[in-house]
Amino acid sequence: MSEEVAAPTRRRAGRPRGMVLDRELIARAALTLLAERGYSSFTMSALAKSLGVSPSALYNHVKSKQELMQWIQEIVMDGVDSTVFATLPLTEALFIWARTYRDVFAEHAPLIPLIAVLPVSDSPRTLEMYEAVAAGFSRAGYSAESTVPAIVALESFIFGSALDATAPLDIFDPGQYAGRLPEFEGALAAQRATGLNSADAAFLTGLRAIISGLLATGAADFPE
Amino acid sequence: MSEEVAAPTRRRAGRPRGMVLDRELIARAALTLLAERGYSSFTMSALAKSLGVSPSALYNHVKSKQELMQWIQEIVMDGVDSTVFATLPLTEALFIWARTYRDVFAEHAPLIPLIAVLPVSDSPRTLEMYEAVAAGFSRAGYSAESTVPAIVALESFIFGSALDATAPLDIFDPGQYAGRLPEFEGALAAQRATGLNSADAAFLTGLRAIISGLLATGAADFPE
DNA sequence: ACCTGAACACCGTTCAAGT
DNA sequence: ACCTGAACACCGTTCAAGT
Repeated sequence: MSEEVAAPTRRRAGRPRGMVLDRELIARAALTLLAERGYSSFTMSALAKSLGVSPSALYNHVKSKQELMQWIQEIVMDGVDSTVFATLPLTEALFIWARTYRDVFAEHAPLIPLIAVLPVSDSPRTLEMYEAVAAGFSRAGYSAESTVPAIVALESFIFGSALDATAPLDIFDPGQYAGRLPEFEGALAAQRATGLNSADAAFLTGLRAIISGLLATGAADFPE
Repeated sequence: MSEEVAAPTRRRAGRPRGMVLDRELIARAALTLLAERGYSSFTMSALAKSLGVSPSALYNHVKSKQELMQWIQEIVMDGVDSTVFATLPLTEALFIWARTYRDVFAEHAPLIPLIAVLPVSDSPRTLEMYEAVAAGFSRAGYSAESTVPAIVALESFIFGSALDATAPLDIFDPGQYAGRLPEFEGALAAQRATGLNSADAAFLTGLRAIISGLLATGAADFPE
């Protein structure tokens, strides 16, 4: 419930004595605000208010809202565990990496269309992650020319699954069309009977499938 | 180059003699405008202008821009080929279906975050598609309780891949970090040497992997 | 019922004025 | 250099007035 962070008395125009804002402070306030109120109400104005500052002040530190979103993406990326490739067999490492990746971006779904198109050179942490994943594939003897396609395919699945994780639980309710879709409704009932969350079941099923499919076709051998 | 569709003379306020707009006309104009100018300049104002009408006139026919986007989604969905499940073996049908699905939404990437969250009962064509795909799985003897997770997993991969297909070609250029990422840059060079488009290679690699992985684990038997 | 035109409540962003 | 406050150029949407 942090409406304002500081500034009990109103600041006059003109350069303040000490620096009021910096990149670290802005990014931190943005993440707090996002956690509390979500992306739909995340505006430059709301962010400025939470910092006790006028909206235009932000533009002394960040070029645009788009750039601010890139700062956030970079921080969020830190939640993805890519240390596992150094210690675990490739299959297990991919599972853990993919799960953290999907979970982290399910909380930040609006960043996904951005990332998918953002040059990786704008995001050092993304590059570090790629290096770790590529090393994992390499160590498992995976074909070098298939490594990038495999990583991109996994990421596509992860981003799509993160979007799917934000869907309402009753998204598949056929509503007024109930009774007219025998095959689909049968499958739906069978899935529901398992008691598993649909999005989670889909993610785990798909992740197992894509990982085993990738490793079955592209790996030279599996010393692990 | 169709700035205005009709209305050579300016219309006065008040109800016109014949109906000027309807759902069909609005949706068609929206698609034309999107094809010509893309989503970034797709505003209610621009759409109204292309119809020779004032922006507020649109609200007599559509509740919100969001609803209009749903009309468009419904039309775009028509480009997905789900007839193949009635005639081809499941594996081949899934390949064709997935490719048309991804291609169609690569052209309409901004719809993806919308669809991922839209109740299927709002989209009859999506439901018909699910029925066709579910029938394909069923006919191949696929486990009923695994069918919905399999479809959702495939869709997640398809949506992610459609987003990826909109990325710039040089998205993986390490820029100033060149030389510091030996494994990743090696993999990148190997992939580049194949001469294949990176997004397409990833999609085909991933699609093969996920389909074979799904059918290997969930199918009772394969009569095909 | 269905149009126009003015108005509303926002956005992100720019910029002169102030220290 | 770095703030405020006013202003700009948009958004989507509402609504009274008109036929």
